[in-house]
Amino acid sequence: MKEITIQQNKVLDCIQEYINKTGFPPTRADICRKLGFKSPNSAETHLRALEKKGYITIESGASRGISLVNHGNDHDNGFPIIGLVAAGSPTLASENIEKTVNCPANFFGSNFDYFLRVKGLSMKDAGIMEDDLIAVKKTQDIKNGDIVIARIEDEVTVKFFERKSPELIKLKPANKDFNDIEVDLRNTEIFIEGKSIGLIREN
Amino acid sequence: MKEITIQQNKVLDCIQEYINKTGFPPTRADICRKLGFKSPNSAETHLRALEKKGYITIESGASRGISLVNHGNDHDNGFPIIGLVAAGSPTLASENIEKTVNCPANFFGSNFDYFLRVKGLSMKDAGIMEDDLIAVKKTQDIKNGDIVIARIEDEVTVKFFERKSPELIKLKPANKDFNDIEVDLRNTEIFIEGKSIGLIREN
DNA sequence: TAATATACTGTATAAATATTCAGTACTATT
DNA sequence: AATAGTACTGAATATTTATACAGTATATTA
Repeated sequence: MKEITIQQNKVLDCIQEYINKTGFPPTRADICRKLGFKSPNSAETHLRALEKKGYITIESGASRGISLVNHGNDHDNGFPIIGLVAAGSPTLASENIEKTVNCPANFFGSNFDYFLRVKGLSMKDAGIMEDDLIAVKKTQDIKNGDIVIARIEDEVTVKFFERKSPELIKLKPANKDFNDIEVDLRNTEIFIEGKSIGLIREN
Repeated sequence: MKEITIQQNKVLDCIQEYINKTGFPPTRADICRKLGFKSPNSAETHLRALEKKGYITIESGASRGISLVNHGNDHDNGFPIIGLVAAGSPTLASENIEKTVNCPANFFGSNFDYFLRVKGLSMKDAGIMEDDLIAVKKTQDIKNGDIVIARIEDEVTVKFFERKSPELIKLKPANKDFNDIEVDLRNTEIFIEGKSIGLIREN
């Protein structure tokens, strides 16, 4: 994330405060009033700087068209949502964080670490649909039948887990249009990111 | 709380949706565009009605000066979970409340009223499984294709909604093992409790 | 029967607002 | 020495926006 100056930070705080108090963003003039500027252009230039650095977005032409960009901040403020992409690993790097969800840590009975946005329908018969959010608990404590988030050579998938033998793992989809994945640990690397302990769907 | 008309409710939802999407409230013209009104005064009068009834506040003179009034939710202790039983209505009577879930009121983008514990698999192809929790918004503003919670003669079900004609409503399951339910309003009573706007699953 | 609330269209306009242009001044980087 | 970013004032302007006014129509209430 790009550096922000003291003045720019004051403007950012001012916007946040204004929204908290009124329910809608300030105008340039409002910011001037709050921070003591005498020209609306003072606010304008700071806003443009904040936009360029990715802290806000400004809708052109619209009055009060400022909106704060959600930077996946703290764990206290909510849990990060991570997009499930075909290639690449789901990490907690801020680039991959869509936004955050505010909910209690023990929302699903057991603690969890992040949400994963599901792509594809390979688990549809288990009631996991496209764009659902899976609550993922980072753990290696997996039992047969658990729904796991597995990474096989940079490919991340959500599947049922089944250990066939010490060297053989089977990942089973819940959709007859998809095939089982058999992983022989002697010639293929697999990493279990964790398991699903819950699900959220936003209609 | 004062009664609200269907149209006024649409305007309220429209505002909520707009704020969720953009981060700032809509103008009169924005509301007209979303709801198909041709005069800004249509939006204006609805806004004034909503203000009078205490659902929003309007800052005079300010553009986009609409803010949603925090509807003194008694949901401070969380949202109730109501069991979906074959016979009997899902009411907010405390006898029927399993427990409560703590989560933000706008967790699913739009406000909702309670959770419903699903029984049966009649909506399994829509990703709704047994024991899932459906977030229910009490509303009569139903569109074809919405997932509704309907009560037909003391029987409560969750189904897709489809209006075939002014007198004929079809409730469609998402499971080929179940049959469509056709309701002729001339000889059968039906009450729409509300619609599903989200889902939670605890594994 | 009159009054009131709802639910709109259509037009007009004053006020609110974003946004550009022209300056001044300081600082850090190339 | 030149360029770019920061941090402002001050003024001008085109556009956005709220809001009032004039209608039409229906339903509900007193």
